Amino acid sequence: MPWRASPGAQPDPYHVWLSEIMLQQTTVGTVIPYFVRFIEAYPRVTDLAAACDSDILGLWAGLGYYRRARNLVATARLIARRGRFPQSPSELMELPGVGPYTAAAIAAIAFGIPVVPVDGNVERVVARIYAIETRLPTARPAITAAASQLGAQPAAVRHPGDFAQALFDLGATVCTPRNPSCPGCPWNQSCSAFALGIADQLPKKAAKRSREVRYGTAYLLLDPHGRIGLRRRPPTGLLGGMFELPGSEWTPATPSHEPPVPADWQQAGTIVHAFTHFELRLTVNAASIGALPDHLTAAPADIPLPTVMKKAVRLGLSALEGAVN
DNA sequence: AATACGGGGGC
DNA sequence: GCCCCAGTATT
Repeated sequence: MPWRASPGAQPDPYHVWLSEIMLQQTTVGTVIPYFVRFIEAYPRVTDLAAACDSDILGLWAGLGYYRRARNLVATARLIARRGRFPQSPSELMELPGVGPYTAAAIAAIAFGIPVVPVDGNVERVVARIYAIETRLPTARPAITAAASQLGAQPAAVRHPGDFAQALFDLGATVCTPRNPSCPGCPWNQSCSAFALGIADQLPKKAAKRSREVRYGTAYLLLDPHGRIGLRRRPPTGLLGGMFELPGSEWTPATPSHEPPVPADWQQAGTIVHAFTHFELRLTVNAASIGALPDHLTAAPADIPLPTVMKKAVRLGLSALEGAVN
């Protein structure tokens, strides 16, 4: 992992912070290329602080949870002004986008402070070691207390960053959500859930509710230079601050709508995209036009976009190509 | 305590 | 198709 310090080397707090923000609810494999591109573009936190919001949003496009990118900019500028990173968990918690987990992770990994960051991996490992059968999220306080108890071992106190990352690695490779590799686990002799034969049933989670369906229509306008017409979403809320195709609201019932301009509109089809709390079925219409209207931003078709809009643009462009042939 | 907030990968 | 992920902020 490109953010992890070599054995014996001093961790870079900027790398640790950036990676931990990116890794919130996001898998290692997804994060790596984004992290590498960010460090290439902005080698130091002062470089990030000096960059413009739009460039940073563009580099973040596709990674999801876009509020993280806005908080990232604000924090980079704060750190650059102060000239140093906060180190204690309580100070770190004051940074936008840094909660209890990330504060503990940065404090332990970047600054060697003996705290245990409790993420999904650690939650699972600890729930199994102590056979905590209470359902989440009710079990969270008990799990946090048990994690701190583990972190109080002398070896963990001597190397808080290594201990935290070892817990992550154990959760990612051995103590997995399904089919955990208990026979080869270095902690199986200390694991109550293994002794009880219930490791794969823990932690218990609350039942999920079903995902609502919403419908919308989007319009792809293509000019003779191969540019498409986009607009900027509001800075907060879903896909906050990102570019999108113009179109209708997204609602549980098919919304009424008008094309942004009169044109020879063709139906390109419908894309389906799953968000966290609803599924979007977006019907895409496409048209070629001599000049894009002033109220839209003319952008190259490969401009960074959130994934749902990439899908829509691809479908719209393919319909226009098909019409030419 | 519940909900909003993306996207990708595993099975 | 469902579950999960190096969670946080808001209500």
